[in-house]
Amino acid sequence: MLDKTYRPAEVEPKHYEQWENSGAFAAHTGSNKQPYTIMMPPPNVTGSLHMGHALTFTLQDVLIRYRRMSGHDALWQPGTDHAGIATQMVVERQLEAQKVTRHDLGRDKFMERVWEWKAESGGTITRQLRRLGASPDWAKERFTMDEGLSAAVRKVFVTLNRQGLIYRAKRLVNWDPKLHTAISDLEVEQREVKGHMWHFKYPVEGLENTYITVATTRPETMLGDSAVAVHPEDERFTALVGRQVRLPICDRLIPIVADEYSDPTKGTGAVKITPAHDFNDFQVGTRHDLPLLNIFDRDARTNEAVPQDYRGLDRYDARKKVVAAFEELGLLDKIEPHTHMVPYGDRSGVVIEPWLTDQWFVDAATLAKPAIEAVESGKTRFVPKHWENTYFEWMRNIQPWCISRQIWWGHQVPAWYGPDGAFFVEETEDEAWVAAKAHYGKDVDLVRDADVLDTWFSSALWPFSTLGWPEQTPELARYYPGDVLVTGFDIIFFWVARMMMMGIHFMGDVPFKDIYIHALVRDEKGQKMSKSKGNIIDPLDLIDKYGCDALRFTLSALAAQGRDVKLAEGRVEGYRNFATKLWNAARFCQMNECHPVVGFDPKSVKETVNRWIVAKTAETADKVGSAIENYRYDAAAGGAYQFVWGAFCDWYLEFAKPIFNGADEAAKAETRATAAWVLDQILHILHPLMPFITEELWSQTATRDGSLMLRPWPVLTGLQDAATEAEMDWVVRMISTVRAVRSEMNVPPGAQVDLLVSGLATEKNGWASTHADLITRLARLSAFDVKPAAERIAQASSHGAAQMVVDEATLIMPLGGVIDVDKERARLTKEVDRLDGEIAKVDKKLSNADFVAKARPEVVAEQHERRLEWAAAKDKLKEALERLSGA
RNA sequence: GGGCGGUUAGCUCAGAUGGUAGAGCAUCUCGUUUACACCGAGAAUGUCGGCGGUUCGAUCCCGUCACCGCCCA
Repeated sequence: MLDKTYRPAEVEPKHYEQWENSGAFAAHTGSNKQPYTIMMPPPNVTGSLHMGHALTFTLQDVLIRYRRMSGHDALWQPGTDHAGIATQMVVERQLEAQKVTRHDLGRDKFMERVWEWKAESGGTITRQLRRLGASPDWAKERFTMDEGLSAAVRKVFVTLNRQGLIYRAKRLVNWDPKLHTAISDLEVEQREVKGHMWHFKYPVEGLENTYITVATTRPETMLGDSAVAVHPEDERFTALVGRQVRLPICDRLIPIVADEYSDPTKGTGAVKITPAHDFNDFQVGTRHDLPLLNIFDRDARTNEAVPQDYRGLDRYDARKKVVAAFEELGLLDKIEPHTHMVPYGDRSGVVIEPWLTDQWFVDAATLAKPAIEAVESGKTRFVPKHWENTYFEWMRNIQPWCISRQIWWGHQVPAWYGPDGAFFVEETEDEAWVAAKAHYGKDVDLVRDADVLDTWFSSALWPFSTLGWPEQTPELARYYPGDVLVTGFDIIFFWVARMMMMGIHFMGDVPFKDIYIHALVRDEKGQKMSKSKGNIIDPLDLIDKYGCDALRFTLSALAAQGRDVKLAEGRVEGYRNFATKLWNAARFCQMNECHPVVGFDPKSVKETVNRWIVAKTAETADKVGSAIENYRYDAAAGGAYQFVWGAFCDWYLEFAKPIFNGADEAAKAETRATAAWVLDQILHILHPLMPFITEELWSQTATRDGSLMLRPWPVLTGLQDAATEAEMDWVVRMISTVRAVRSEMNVPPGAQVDLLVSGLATEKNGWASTHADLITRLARLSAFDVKPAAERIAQASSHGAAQMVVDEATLIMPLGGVIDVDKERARLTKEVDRLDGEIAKVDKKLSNADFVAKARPEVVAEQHERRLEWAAAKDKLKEALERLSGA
């Protein structure tokens, strides 16, 4: 016998271990089933499970479990990402506590420390994924710094370099002065900051008392100015173009140039140009062949390129000093408050400095072209579709991708430098030696490039590197391209776009057919969860409290397309209740000896209630399956919930009770078998959403041959039955109507009353006799008389009765002295009024000639039909009122 | 400034080639009839953001405005 409540904590680890140890998660390369592949977005190896992970991995697991059940060889490829900067920062922070820097340790020792740390806490997130019930093929787990994946990185780097798509260049990059590394555009966060606009007067050389005023938000960069630009058509400055200004403090002469970059409507119309410290100015500098004057070191402190007094200053100290000097020189025109966007490093949180350095770049524009076409042509499809706009927008304006990072944890750039700076890009040092020898004609000392690659460079290869590429493995042939990538919108640029580019370039095909983009999980007020707000909900806490299945079901039910997931704990509690409800339904079945019958054929059942639930089951299996296939998780969860609670528990099991208590042994046996069968189907249908409780019930309700997770998804065709549906709908309508009136007329729940049915259509007499027991019990009747004598009706009415209308029939419930006749009259009158309102609405439509002429005929017919029904019901209610007046 | 999404019951959300607006939670009333009080029965609740337009008919389509959220400048 099942316990009274389901206890997830005792059940979950048991089944997970059993699944994992039995190899149930494994894909089978030799299988003749159709493959279905999901590449798991690798979480940071440093990370721990948060609600975003819980959502994305639940959705993926629902898909993979469903596909596994519906006959696919399902591969969910797991793994983790080395997360270069983030991980390095964690370890450096640990070192800091010991007052050691990575430079004290040296590169090799430091790397050892990171690997140690990875070994010790790198498994956290994968352990937590198990608690979520995730079922990836753990045996295939990969790490972006595995030997194999590293080989893929080297191969890609070398290949793209030979193809001219990776190159080394001295460019302005986003320099993080705290982490001492370049970062990509995407790792820069633009924040709105309240700052100032300083207006500086630059004296024009050769003209007494003539100044040109420039406005800037960064006064300190004037130390690196190479020019002043004005708009070519700005007449205020036409006379000055071609002259020079004498840069204050520095005492250098710089030209006044005409360039359209200068916006005459902004500031003073003249803008200072610092090509080495601003991306726009760099462009201007290139156009006018201006010198690049780098004034900062790697800490963003002023270097030896600035006047003696200004050297070695932090950029903000330099700013103060420059402003003070201008003021003293009388060249400070004014200072205005000014709100503008300032770039911050997303990891370090410090202001990013555009800085001129040698870096490696990917020619992203070239790689983006086919990746754009793949989405345009529908080879890869975004779900929901509108996300393709975001993708297109970014891909069509893509900039060269700076891939080198001045850190140690990551894939070291496979480039070696000779003594004269010539470099050799090769997959191995040996090959570099060979190349160098060919170049120099002799052996020379080579030094490997110290930089490592952006983490996203290796994750861009994930869809094929994890399958063994560059080796041509059977896995690669079988599981590439993947079927769907499931991820959040925040990662479209970082990862999705880059996988598309690399996948197409190296595999000749897109990495996945669908890209399902889900929303962010927010708190119940719709706010982003963050540590600082203190509104973080830990998924593991919810699992502890309500069970994993409740959390998974909640996340699925809330994952409506195009909506953020606003998570309130009450929802989880509600779905925990749903799990308990299912548990108790199974318990009821068990108590009533509903055991699965071998060879049970749902098509063969005779009892109407059984035919009905069988049809509903088939409908639900179909609905839930196609909802999952269409990424409609909310519809899948909702459909299952409604069926299990609203149909199976609320009605079917109640219908079964009179049969179990009755004398018809054949009906009893059939109903037991049917109930057991339906419960089994429910377990299948719910399994992708609630793997643990379903597996537990599967194992406890019968002796089973293998686990539920490997069972086939129910394909139930030919079970639909409209006649049965109509019949049971009528039964439900009868019972609900009586219950409602009982409640409204305050008939005590314990009181059993008679029910006289007048005017029942003859074809429903059969229904009435079939379901008499059932209606009697569920409506709590003492008698259910469908052919009452006229005198009986008259007598009942005159002594006081509640009356109601179901379809063509009038239901009379004699209540004798119990009834408040005025109240009943008021109730009936209100009903009549309501029907009058409905009839009036229909009449208005039908009397509109345009409606009758232009609306579709079936719509018009429907209105006529509706009117007839309402009018008939109204007539019956009026008769009831008259009978009541006789009382 | 450009783009995307949202605005439906107190809350969280569904919804239909345009044709009687739904669910869960919360609320209220009643209830221990041998699965379940993490339960059962019943009830109440909406100018479907505003304004225009198209249409016989708009919550749904179009335009516009407002507000909220996000992305990009």
